[in-house]
Amino acid sequence: MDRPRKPTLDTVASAAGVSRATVSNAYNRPDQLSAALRERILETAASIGYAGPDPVARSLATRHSAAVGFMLGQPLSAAFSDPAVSIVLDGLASTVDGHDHCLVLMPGGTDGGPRPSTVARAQADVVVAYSLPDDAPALDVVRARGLPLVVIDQPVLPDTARVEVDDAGGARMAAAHLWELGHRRYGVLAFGLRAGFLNGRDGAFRVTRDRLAGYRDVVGTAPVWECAGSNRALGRAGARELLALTPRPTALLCASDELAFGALQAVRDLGLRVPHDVSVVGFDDVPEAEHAEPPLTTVRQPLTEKGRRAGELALRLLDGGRPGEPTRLPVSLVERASTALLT
Amino acid sequence: MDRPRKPTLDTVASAAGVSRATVSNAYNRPDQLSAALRERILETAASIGYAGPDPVARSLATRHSAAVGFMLGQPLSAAFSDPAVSIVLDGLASTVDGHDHCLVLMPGGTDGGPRPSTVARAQADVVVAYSLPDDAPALDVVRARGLPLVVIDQPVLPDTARVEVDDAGGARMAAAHLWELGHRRYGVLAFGLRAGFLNGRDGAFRVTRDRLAGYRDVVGTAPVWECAGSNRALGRAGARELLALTPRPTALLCASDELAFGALQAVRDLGLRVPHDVSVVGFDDVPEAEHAEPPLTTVRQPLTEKGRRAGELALRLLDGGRPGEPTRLPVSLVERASTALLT
DNA sequence: GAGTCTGACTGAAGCGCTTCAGAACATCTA
DNA sequence: TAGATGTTCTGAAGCGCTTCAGTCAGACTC
Repeated sequence: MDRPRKPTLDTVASAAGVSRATVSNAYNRPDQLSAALRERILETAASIGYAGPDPVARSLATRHSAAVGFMLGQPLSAAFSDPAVSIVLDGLASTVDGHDHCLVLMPGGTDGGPRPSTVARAQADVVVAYSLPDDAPALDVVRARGLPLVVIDQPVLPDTARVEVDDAGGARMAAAHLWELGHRRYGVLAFGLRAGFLNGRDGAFRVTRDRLAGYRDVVGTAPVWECAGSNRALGRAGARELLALTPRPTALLCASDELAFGALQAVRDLGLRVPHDVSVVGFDDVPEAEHAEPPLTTVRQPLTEKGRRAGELALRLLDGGRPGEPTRLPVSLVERASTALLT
Repeated sequence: MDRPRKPTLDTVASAAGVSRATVSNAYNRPDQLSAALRERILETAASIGYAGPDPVARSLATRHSAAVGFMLGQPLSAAFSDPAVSIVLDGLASTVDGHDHCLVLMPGGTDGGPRPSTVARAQADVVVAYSLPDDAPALDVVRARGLPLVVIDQPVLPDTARVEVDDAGGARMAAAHLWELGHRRYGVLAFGLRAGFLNGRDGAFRVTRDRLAGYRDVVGTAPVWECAGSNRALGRAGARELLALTPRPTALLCASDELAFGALQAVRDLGLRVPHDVSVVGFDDVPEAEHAEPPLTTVRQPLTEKGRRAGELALRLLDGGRPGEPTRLPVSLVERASTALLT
């Protein structure tokens, strides 16, 4: 079934008896030709089944593609299953939405970010990176390609727009809250690339490092379990490790709500109660936090706003704007029922 | 700051003293040149900051772009907030993931599907469409462009791969379950493009039509409220309308779990109890259904599998495969605590 | 009526890459 | 040693489009 070649600008041009440039103008610069001719060209195009200028060829000629790339430090599926990610993406999508731009998601390995080969082939003219490990090769490829870059929750990179929240400050709030409630024995649940106790070792994610630092500022040293990602199952397993320590922590500081949800489950698994036996604090304040059992005390960060700002920055860079100062969004502590006075 | 022009294949070729074709081969067909030369070329490229063949130019020359497009009948943000959508997308992403393909999301207006202009510019060489209205202009554009198409939950289209579930059958199960419990007065909550009672009018979505037909097969005619989308808030508002009818329905058939969650809330709003006063059945069996208050009786459909199959079909079409027979996935009724015998 | 504008359209040079049909040369084969 | 066979590399023709510098005819000015 080798169908006849698809029509191109040339086909239309000769069918309509005009030059190729004129057909191009009919689509892109209506003011460059008479309305009547334009009309005729469009009709001719329709009649021979021409669907308009090919986007790839157009991109090559104009050197931009009206697409915003998105890279994630976790497998792409996290974009849809982890609320903290999907809410950010939601904000990003709604910004990009109004401008005929597509959102190009680059699948990523589990080892921190999309494969370089994927990034090298992705057709986008600005890239938003969310929570990649600091040394993600994907970032190098983006910069090598000379694409403008917006990073969310990541360390400073020259010539790059940035959106972030006060992770350390938020973490301090969480820890201070527990401290005031009388807790002195803590367990910390962080997320990174591999599972295990974090003994002095540093996390791969800037976010994690900052939050840990914030916790430490208040509670001093405490055992830290690093999960190989941020979801309930991993949080549950990690919390078990922490709760198995002697003496058992009376409070769990979790670097994300997803981890905290897992921790709530782990506490229940042991036949203990939250907050009576163990207090749990999360980070993010995803919508579920309010409806958790019990409702989760957590650090709120404006997730939608984060995505939205990133989108705005991306659009600005697309128009040749400069990165400008980093955008820093506020955090706040939301006290709910998962924390209580140490009895 | 007009930086020096970015290096191209040509730049590398002359810097390395070889032909452009050879540089291209160094990247794409290592077997076409000696290892030593290839090595030298790659080094030269690195030294002058060449990041590899430009994806757009490559796509133009090869006429494919290794990208899978995705169109949604709702605003893009629904992809991240509606679990029934995100789970499907998750399945799709994980399939596409292994192949260096990107996922191109096309933002869509609220009026059913991406704008034609967006679709016309999107760079993808196969498109997956999920739950678009039957007459979505976006579909026409895809076909006009001659792109292979995979549809999920949509009516038959010639030359198109299709994934679907037995919506009517599932709806019949849901209705039969309530019927057996003794219910005779029903309210139906459907989703479509606008809000209001559906008097004879047909829904815009095939899925909705089939589910409604399934309900009717069992319960005969019943008042149907169409919500302008599928989320809790709309479900809550719609359920209020249905519960305001006299005589009040004793059972609510909801065309999605999200609507059902809203319905649960609406029942509570009236000071009534589920299932004591009103039974509620959903459709989808998203993970939250199990943890709803009370746990939701619903029709389970394999959402992840749906996305995965769509992904496989897309990849097959990409390789020039034929659409083949539609893939039909099974549904089943999951009985939980939101339905009870009529007292 | 010569000169100047203006609007409508076109020719041709790219955009950066792939790929195919060779060319050039070295290596086997009989 | 002539011919066959490989291997390695190149020239040139596209891929489908945009865009800039013109061309050309007609309208306007003085």
